[in-house]
Amino acid sequence: MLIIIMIRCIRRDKSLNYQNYQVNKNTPVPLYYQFKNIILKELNSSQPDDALPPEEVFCNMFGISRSTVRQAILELVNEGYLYRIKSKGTFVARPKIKSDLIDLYSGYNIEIQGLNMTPALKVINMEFISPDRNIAQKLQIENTETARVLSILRYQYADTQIMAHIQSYLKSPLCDFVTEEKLNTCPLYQVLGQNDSTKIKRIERTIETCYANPSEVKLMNMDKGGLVNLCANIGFTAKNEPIWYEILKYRGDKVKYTIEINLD
Amino acid sequence: MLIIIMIRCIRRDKSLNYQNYQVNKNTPVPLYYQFKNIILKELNSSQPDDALPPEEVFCNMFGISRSTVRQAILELVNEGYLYRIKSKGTFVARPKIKSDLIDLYSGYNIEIQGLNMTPALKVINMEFISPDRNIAQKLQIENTETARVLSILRYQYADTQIMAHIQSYLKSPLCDFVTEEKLNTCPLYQVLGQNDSTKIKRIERTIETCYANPSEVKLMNMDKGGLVNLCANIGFTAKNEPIWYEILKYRGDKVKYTIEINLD
DNA sequence: AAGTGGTCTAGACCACTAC
DNA sequence: TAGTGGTCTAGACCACTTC
Repeated sequence: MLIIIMIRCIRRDKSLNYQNYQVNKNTPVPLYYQFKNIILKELNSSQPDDALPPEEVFCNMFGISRSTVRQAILELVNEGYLYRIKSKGTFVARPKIKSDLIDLYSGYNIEIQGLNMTPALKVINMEFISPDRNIAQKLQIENTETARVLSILRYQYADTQIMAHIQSYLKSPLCDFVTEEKLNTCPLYQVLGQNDSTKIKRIERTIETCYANPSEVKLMNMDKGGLVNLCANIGFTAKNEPIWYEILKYRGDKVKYTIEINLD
Repeated sequence: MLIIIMIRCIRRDKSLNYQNYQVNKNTPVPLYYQFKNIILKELNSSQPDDALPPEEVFCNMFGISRSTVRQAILELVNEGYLYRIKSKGTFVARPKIKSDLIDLYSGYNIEIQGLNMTPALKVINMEFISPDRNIAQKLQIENTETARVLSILRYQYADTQIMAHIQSYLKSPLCDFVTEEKLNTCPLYQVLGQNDSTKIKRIERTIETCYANPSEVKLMNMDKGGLVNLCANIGFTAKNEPIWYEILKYRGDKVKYTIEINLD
């Protein structure tokens, strides 16, 4: 008596789902980019380790070439959405853990304890200054005498309490377009991202722990001898040119933060 | 009287340098990879913002196709060695600042103050345990009752002084091949990198500052009420599966560390 | 008008995996 | 043996920059 049950037939063929989409060859939007977004949408209804259709199937399905398919898929692999095993296939990666308050670019990606507090960032002072030796070294400025940097002091609040003290230095005249008005509407990294030549591509960050000094204790309304986490960021452009140096001091007792590190 | 000096002729044509190299089409080493290494070598004798020869010149020079040239160059752009401007060309980026003691993978990438001390990492204890709720959550373990994790306690020394206290948890049985012997010869990330399925692709890191508790004060021989930096790492594979959870406590008074963050 | 990088096609051969 | 991703070729058209 034949009782083999065709379990494989019950499994949904994932490749069918993609037939609800198509690419438009008459827009300026690149084909690989359209196709990439199609995969991203479909990932929402996928499970980790689900197999994607092989490259050739995608080629036929959308009428695009294998290179175009590969460009989209390889970018998604780089971004952690998919993984590939040679001779086996392309598979869905587990979703990333996302922390709510992470903001890798901004330099003030702190997680404020207690969910009911409203974070706010306020510009306290902005002025052009001559860089001291430390700033000049960090920003790789050679002509210290004539060079100027834009100095920005900001406070990070949670409700009315000051949680952090942020001192930034931006290379001038490259970053002169940064104004207080712009900083009040969007984060510094976004303002810098408005120009290709000032877009931040990489950050080097140093972290140290120290005791707060008396003025910081007073400013942040902390207990005497309170902890301060000192975080120094240097932001680099695509040219690997440092244009942004930032020193962040935040209350060690109330603040922690999360970083995502991608390895190659 | 004609006194225009042809300054442009004095500039060395960089493309000539590349003619000292060639690729070998009869090795199993991919052409794009050979070509990439040729560029990397040539970068040593280049200045930031120097222009590279255009893609087509490379094609003719090495007898390889444009896609192969592009694959090499685009990887170098991703790695921060080059930058490209559309319609203008490919240029040398400024060299990255490299800190000596950075070790992104290892989780104990600390910079020990005072250069004359010898760092050492020692395994104190290794055993299989049942994960508690926190560990299970971090490693996305569902079946808490039957699951096991490999618990590893290590101390980081500078000379004879303990600088950090490192507690790691590895998913079992995937990571059972990690032995004390292997940990004594190379860093944990390298041991995990020996298998494709346990290779770490991404790390999520949380940093907090706190006071040392009495046993830590004693262990690390610190002043009472000493600062401890608490650093929690979760390591993910290409599948985005968390397999490595590590809690690092290090002396806030003696240790700082540096992180490199790449943005997309 | 010439040069450059961005996108895209239609093929090809290979090594490795699974059956 | 068939299927898969990895590598590679030889073209093509485009938008944008520079002259």
